[in-house]
Amino acid sequence: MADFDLGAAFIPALHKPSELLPIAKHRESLLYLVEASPVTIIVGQTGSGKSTQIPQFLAHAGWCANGKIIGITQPRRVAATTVAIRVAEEFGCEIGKEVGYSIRFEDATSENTRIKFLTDGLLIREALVDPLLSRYSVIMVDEAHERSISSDILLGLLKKIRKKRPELRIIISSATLQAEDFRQFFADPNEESGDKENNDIASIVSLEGRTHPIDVLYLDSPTEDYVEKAVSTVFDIHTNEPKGDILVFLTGREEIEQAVQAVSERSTQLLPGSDSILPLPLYAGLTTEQQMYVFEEAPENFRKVIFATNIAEASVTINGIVYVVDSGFVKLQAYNPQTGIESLTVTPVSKASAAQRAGRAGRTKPGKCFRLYTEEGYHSLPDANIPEIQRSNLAPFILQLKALGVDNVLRFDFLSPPPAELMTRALELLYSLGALDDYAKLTKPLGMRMAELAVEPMMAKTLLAAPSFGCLSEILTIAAMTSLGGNIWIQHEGEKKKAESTKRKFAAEEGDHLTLLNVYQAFVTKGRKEARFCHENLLNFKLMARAVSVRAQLKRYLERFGLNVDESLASSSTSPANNQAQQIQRCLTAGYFAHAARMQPDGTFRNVAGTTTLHAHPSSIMFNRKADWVIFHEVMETGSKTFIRDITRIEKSWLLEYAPEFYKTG
DNA sequence: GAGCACTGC
Repeated sequence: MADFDLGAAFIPALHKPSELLPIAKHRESLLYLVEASPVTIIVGQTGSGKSTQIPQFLAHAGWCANGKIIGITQPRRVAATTVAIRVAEEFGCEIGKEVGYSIRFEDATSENTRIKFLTDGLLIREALVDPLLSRYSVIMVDEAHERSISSDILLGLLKKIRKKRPELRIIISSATLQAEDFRQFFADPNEESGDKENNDIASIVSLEGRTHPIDVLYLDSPTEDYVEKAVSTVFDIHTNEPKGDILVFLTGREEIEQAVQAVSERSTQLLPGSDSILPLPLYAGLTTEQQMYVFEEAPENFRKVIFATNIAEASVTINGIVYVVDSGFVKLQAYNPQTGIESLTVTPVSKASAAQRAGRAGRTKPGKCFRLYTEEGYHSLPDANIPEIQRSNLAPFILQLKALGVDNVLRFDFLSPPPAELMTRALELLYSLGALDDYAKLTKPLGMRMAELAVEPMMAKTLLAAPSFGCLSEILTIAAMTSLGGNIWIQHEGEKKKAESTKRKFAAEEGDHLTLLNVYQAFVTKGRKEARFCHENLLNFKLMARAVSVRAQLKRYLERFGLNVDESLASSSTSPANNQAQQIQRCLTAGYFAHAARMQPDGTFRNVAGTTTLHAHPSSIMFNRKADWVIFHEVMETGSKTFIRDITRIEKSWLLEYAPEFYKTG
């Protein structure tokens, strides 16, 4: 590398990844291993073909005899569908025939389906109906190294199921060298007394990938400002390195917009006649249309530079990347069991993440990865991230385990046991909602139904309480809208005023929940569920369409429980009468009493215990309005402030009315 | 005055 004008320069890594080979030659040995050992752990890089080839090997080797199915779980919906479509092509069938997939809202399987791709969360759901997963002869848990809560819980369940179904074959696929942890988990010598047979339960096999070599370079001294360093590194690559697009990993929207702007401004200083730079942002908050630009080829004489969050680490693959710039940081979610507050903080990446990021450079030809930290810094990184199950609110998962018949969740065999406080907090919340009884047993029908509903426990409770408040149809809509996990409003540069006035059209005096109800009602009536309505009202069409699906699914559940959903009121009016609004507010209190707060004279909120200062999130209707007592959907700490989102006014007396146990004094 | 990424028959 030539001159570096900002102090720190890059030096080559001491170790280089080795050259890699394809999977086909391992076919026989793989089949032998699966036949011989109940659990097979496959270590293979991206491009090794494990997800697409292994299911086909197994199908051709007779693992689908007697109507049995090979199931392959993926942590993400897109992966489940795209891999299934690829395998169907190679297998020579239409998707949904012998090869199919199943994800929430979309079932592309049939009686003939023998190879089935599905999300790991969905397979856990299947266990509610078929506890031994008896339709499957083989279950392959793909991307297990990502350690999502669902795949961790699934592995615990599979370990249990295996004891009752010794013929079941389990394959765990992992891209990094965490294989030994998985092997030990299944071998567990304490489990079955004495016999040394346990060592033969799980075998490890390593596959070579078909990725190209990647040169890894480190800074010779640490940088104070990785955003600035990322920008200068981009220009350095641009002026010194051959053609090829650049992928830069930063932590969030703010940094990304800052970097994109800095590149645009500085690229005017490039020598006349030389190639220019096309900077593009990529993060989950962008609409699908805005995200599509990163997949398009750059115009002639332009080098494409993508500034991305972690979305580009595993979820999104962009072709043509030759250079990766890794800031070394990521925003990670954590959960404080003492306060029940989630936080989102910038954290150093793990070695596993750093390897995954670097690997994004070598997909089409040999590449280079510029790490914005020293080689010493790299060695001080943790091997892997803390598993999600050890830093999340566990209430929804405890509920699921209970429904699956795991009564003693404290003794459930977790791959990584969550801290005791997380378990206690979850159990306490479920008890206060009435999902668990005094003996921590799932209540019937309330707790069982809450477990079956695909929304978080507090909203599940709200839904099941709604018939007694006469507002089930409205709460259904509110449940769907609040569980979307994203902002329904689209942000446009310099259109703040327009955005505010558009939002005001739907605003409800009572707060955000009724505002969301108004938005949905307008979308399905006046807007006829069309994209045009969303465009005119600065709404995210993808999310609104999703709300329609979620609502329909929740409605089907409730009808199965024998609860009648009367839609007559909902469709006749976009602004419910006062009395109806109050019923909705009361009903929300019955589910969200644990999320209550009171506004202080200075406009901030305090929780009931008086221990935490909360701020209305700027996206809330209550951001600059006066209120007294409120309940909120969500609380999250970012930077130095703790924000509450989706806020609705309530009366203090309702808290005592609907949660006397929780709020009893002395 | 602002949130990483996923997900549930």
